Amino acid sequence: MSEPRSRRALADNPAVHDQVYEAIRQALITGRIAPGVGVSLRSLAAELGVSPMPVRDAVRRLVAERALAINPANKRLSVPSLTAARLEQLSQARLWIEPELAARAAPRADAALIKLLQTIDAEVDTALTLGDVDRYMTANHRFHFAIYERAEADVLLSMAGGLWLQIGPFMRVVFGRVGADGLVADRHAEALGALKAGDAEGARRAIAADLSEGMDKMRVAVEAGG
Amino acid sequence: MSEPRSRRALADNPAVHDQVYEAIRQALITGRIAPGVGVSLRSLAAELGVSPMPVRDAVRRLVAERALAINPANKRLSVPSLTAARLEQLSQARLWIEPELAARAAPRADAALIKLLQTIDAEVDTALTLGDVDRYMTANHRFHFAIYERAEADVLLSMAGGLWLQIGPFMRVVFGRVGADGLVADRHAEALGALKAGDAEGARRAIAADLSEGMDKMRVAVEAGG
DNA sequence: GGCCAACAATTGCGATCACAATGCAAGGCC
DNA sequence: GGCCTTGCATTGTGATCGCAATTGTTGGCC
Repeated sequence: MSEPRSRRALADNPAVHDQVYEAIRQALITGRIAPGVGVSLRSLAAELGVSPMPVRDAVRRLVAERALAINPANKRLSVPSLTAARLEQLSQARLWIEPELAARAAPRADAALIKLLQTIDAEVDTALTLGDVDRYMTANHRFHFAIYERAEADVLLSMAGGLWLQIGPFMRVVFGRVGADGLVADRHAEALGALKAGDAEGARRAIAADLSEGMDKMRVAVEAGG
Repeated sequence: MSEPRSRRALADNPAVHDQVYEAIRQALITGRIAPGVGVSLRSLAAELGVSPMPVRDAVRRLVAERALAINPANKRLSVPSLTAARLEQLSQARLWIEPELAARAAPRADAALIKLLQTIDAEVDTALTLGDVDRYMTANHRFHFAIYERAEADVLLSMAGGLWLQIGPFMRVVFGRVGADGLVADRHAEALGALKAGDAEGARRAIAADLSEGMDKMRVAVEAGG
């Protein structure tokens, strides 16, 4: 990392702190970083092969998005612990924002989006049959946000992104307790049909049902001993 | 700022980047920073008398909260511009989250909170009669969040905080166009009554009405030429 | 006189260093 | 042997420096 790092155009070459952000973000979404454990700037920096500085920047963003928590006394940072109260609030927020995004996306859904979603959904199913947790979570995330991005509502979209970031660690708990089979029943097909028909309310209902079922499973998993 | 910083406990002495964050946050909430104008780290640092470093940290947080925007090409930062689409999304998000927080706070409202709210509301009225815009906005913010904090829902609370940060510049536009008289009709008394009675649904309705009237005014102001 | 190229100033990003505070563990004292 | 204290390693924070890229300006050329 003392490498001089040949300079490159800005657009196609994201800054280091953005790469670090994405790395930690992916680790959180897929639940690779367990809740409660403490992480340090320097350890993260060493692990990613960069200086502590861009890690500081990335961590600031993640703390602002509540994807990481910082102990006010120690100033030491960790992944927020999974409490029932947190999950309940995150569920409620998701259940409002994400169906709304799906409803807004419905009238804008074109053939290209449908085709993309079908591809992603096939990937989701593949990951499920293989029991590949990381792959499932990544594909599921892509499926939902491919829809949401079509809503052309950047404020709500970023809120949804923040919520997924916070819910990621919970999802890993679900898989840890009920196994990959526990999430087989999704409403992706239903959502796809509604989008294809341009049915906003149908898309809203489908996503709401999909979320609701997933969050219910998380709830019982957390109550079982989160 | 080469001052050595006399040793002090951490809790009662916030870090510099937190102070910077609060300073910029206040400037945004009260609308002292106009939308569209560009700011630089070094200029902010010089203005606040600190090094660019804590300003970077504060700006990262604000960008993550979408209170500041960063041009992907220049990487130069500015206050997000006021568009009708943005306002509409912010309105919808606020209209869901804030009444919910008020409803959750209602059963927890005690005499001390009521008294505090009465004091703040008097301050709001004073600011209104004086036509002191900054003072009104600060007091109004304190009124709402004194309620919301009682909901004991930290996830939703932080979401509400982020929304106020984004809506701040819009509020200044309202005052600029309709004058301080335009916001005289608030529903604070109604909300206070509902909280005193522990009436969750009443508090929800009062806050929803308060928000909705304010957002309507902003909408016409923005459409008039934001 | 107007346009373009080269120069200078500014800006964001990343690295490194310094420092105070905390956490941790080994060692001494009762 | 158990508890406290002392010492060292680690951590977050802030400052300063260097670099590359962009911006604003000035000078020269046609």
